[in-house]
Amino acid sequence: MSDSPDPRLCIDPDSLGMRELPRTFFRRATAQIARDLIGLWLARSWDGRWYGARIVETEAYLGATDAAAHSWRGRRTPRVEPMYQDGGTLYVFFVYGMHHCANVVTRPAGIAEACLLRAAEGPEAAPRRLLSGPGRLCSALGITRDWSGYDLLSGGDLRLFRDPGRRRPRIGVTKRIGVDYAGEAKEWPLRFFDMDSPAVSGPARLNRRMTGDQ
DNA sequence: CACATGATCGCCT
DNA sequence: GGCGATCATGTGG
Repeated sequence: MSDSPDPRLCIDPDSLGMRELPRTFFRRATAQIARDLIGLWLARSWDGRWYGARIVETEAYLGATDAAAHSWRGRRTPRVEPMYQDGGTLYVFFVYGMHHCANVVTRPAGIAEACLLRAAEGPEAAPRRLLSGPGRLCSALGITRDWSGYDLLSGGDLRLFRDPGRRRPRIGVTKRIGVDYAGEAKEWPLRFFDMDSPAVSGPARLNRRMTGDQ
């Protein structure tokens, strides 16, 4: 299916354990999930090997009431359909004629909310900016629209799992990036990032405004 | 680092 | 027909 991942993202699945998360994790409040996704790993198997990255930046999109969401006012088209699936589904869309963006769908089936994966860190060998930004993240992992609607909890070739040995990250919170058209919703504090990660995207100015907690 | 611009096409009105 | 949940590149401070 689709594109090949960057070889520098090759990982040893045994050292990470790849402990899967329960379905209930993905049916909770979307903003909480966006926060909790920081520090998790997204991994893909391709040609007999595993490739993965640690998520360091996300955004929550709150569905029908959120002018920045594709499902705003209940819009339901073939493209957006995966957002209406059960939590744990992947939603991928194509923007600006050249980039893909990957989202983890949240809440039970029928409620179209999701978390955009904005940035991740690769293993040591990977350059800092390789996965820094939603388009780059998809490009580096080889994620395209072919994956939209995929169940991340199916034990298949694309998975989300916990990092066994690492302490809880310090989380920064800001408004979302690139949604200036969304009226009041553009100011909502729904972007979450690892304050100690060098791979976070966006203007440094925004990231320095420490709204972090926990 | 900040800001501006062009590339490029699927999706919805 | 118009516009993006973006990025690379170029300019200037």
